[in-house]
Formats: sequence, structure tokens, C-alpha cells
Amino acid sequence: MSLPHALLTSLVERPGSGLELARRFEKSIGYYWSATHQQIYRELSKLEKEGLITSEPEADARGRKRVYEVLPAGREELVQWVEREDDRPPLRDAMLVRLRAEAAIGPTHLQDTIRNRLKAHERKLEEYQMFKARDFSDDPENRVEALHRLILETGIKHERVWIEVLSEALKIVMLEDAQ
Amino acid sequence: MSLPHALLTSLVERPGSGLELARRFEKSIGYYWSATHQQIYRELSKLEKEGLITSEPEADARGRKRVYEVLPAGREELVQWVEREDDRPPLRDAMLVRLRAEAAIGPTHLQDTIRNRLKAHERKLEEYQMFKARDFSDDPENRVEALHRLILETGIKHERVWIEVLSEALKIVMLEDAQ
DNA sequence: CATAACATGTAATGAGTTACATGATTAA
DNA sequence: TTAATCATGTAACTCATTACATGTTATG
Repeated sequence: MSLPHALLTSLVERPGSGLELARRFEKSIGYYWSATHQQIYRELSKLEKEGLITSEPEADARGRKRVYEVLPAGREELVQWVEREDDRPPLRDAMLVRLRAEAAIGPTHLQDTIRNRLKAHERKLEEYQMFKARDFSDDPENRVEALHRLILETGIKHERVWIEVLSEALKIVMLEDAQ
Repeated sequence: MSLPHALLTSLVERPGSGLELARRFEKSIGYYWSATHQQIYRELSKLEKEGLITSEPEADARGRKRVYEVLPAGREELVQWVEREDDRPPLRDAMLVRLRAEAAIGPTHLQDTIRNRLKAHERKLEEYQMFKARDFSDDPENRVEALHRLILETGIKHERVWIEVLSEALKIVMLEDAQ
């Protein structure tokens, strides 16, 4: 149940429409949560029905831009949620299942798949490093900047782990082909 | 759609019942895919209906142990799937949403939540390191062992990243309380 | 023969994805 | 005035979670 709270957070930072939020998810929010525009519109309606956000203009305006902002009740709900305990999400990556399957029934031809994913992670890493260079100085930081930097840093670490893992996977898979 | 393939992989490695598979998921499979027994039973029925696995005894035996094994068609499906291209799963962690929300509306009281999750990751890391010491030697490895080690190593790296991130988060959150 | 442990399942709900539908605004 | 872009939404489906229901086997 984090999507509504990711939306509340983003709207607290700055009011915006469904499509604007979808774009924020694609850009910056993407490295800690992801969602499609369909999900976002559905969730915004729900949040408005629950009285946590309002929109302007209120009219049933299909096709016309509708800007949402957070109500006091929404802010309160967000505070409550932040302080709530929560389990860690399970690590669930099909690539690891593929590698285990490869061990069981291989050799198969999965080098290209690995190589493509490796490239994808390298691209993301580069993108995040650009964000970091652009948005964060080495100066003493306030808490907001420190938290934002930490979140981006998490994305960077995540990409680095996968680059390491996939590079190693490629080595193993290519070795077995050479035999 | 990785659960059926995680099941096929595990059953190729060794035939087993639903509950046995659930236990494997809790133990070793947990660091690359997770599932509950309800999901597992449902998926096993589906796989059997599709002719990818069989079970003994076939009888509609509620309460009696039923051991599944993979049919040639199941093995073939697994090979096909392993070689199939696949996008990276998005990074989706409620803790990062919490940290971003904390930046927007904080300070709130989320230190305990962070501390608890930190402890959970430290416990997991220790567990994985025990597995590693127990199951893998430093000897020259064959491909199966190398792949299994890589998967475990991925879990270890993952835990380490979160330990770093949460330690840093704790520092930031405690600093702001001191002000 | 009672009870704990083992074993398999159903039902309801929630969350996420994919495909599709439609209206409004702007610029060529 | 037509096409592109902006913008909002519906519907159907799959996957995962939670709560519950029930039968079997071993053992004291």
C-alpha cells in the first residue's frame, strides 16, 4: 500500500495533475517506486473520495487537466503511515530464477539476455550519476537534501550490485560454453 | 510469471510435495524468489493441468501427501523461458517512500522502524554468510556450484546495500532530532 | 482416542499490468 | 481543419496476500 503514500508525498512537495505525477514517476520517483498512469488516476480518484486530496477544477472533466493538492487529512495520514512498522519487501528477480534454472538444466543460450540487462543497468547507473552531479553539491547538507541524496545513492548502489552480479554471471555462462 | 518457473526449477532439482516446496522457498529459494503455500498449491495444480508436471498419487487426496515431478514438456518450457528476454524489475521499496515523505513532512518518529529493518537485514546477512560457509568451499568450482554461489552472493550484496543505506538513514534522522 | 504435526486446499481482497477508449488543446 | 499532443479514464486480467477451512498420519 505504498502507491497512495508515494502520491501524497509527491503532491505535498508540489501539487500536480495525474499526467504530471506519471512523469515524475518516470523521472525522479522511478528509483524508489514505480507506477503507470492508469494506476495513478485510479489511486487519485480513491484518495479524493477518501478526503485526503482535492482537485481543481472539480467538474467531471474527461480530457481537461485537473490539478490535485493535499488536504490536512492527507498530510496527517502520511505522517501516520511514515511512522508505521513495515516488513522488508522480498527480493524477487526473475534473473536469479533463470540462473538457478540454468544451473539445473543448462547450458542454455541466455548470454544475450544477461548482456542486455547488464547494459540496461549500466545506462541507469550513468543516468543516476548525472542526477547526482547535477542536483547535489559536496557542501554541508540540510536534512532534506541529505535524505534525497541517500535515496538516489540507494538507486546507484542497487545498479552497481546488479552490474557486478551480471558481469560474473556472464563469465560463468561463457566459461561453460567454452568447455 | 516467474513463480511457475521457480517451481519447475526446484522440481527438476528434486521432486517434492507442495509443503516441501513451500519449505524450500522459505529456506534457500527465499533469496531469489518468495511465495506462500497457497500460491504454490494453486500454481502446482495449474502446471499439472497444463501437462508440465505429474503427481503421485493422482487421487483427489486432500490431506494426503502428493509428490510432483517435472515432465519432459515442463523441462522444455523451462528451457524456453530461461532464454526469453525480460525487463529488469523496478526497485520498489516502501522504506524509500518513507524517507522521501520524511524529507517532505518530517521530522517524524521513524527511527525505530529504521532500526528494526536494519536488524532484520543484519540477521539475514548473517544467515546467508552461514549458508556460504557451509555450502561452498574455496576450491575450483564447477558451473552449477558457481551459479549457486553467485545467487547467494547476490543476496549477500543486497543485504549489505540495505545495511549501508539504513545506517546512513538513521544518522540523518537522528541528527535532525538533535537540532 | 485425543492431539499435534503434517498436508492440501478455498475465498476474498488488493495490487499491478496491459489493452483499449475518449475528450481537449494547440500548432501546422 | 486535421493531426499531434496533452490529458483522463475503463475493463479485463494476472499475480500476490490474508484469512480461513479441512483432511491425514503418527504418537503418547
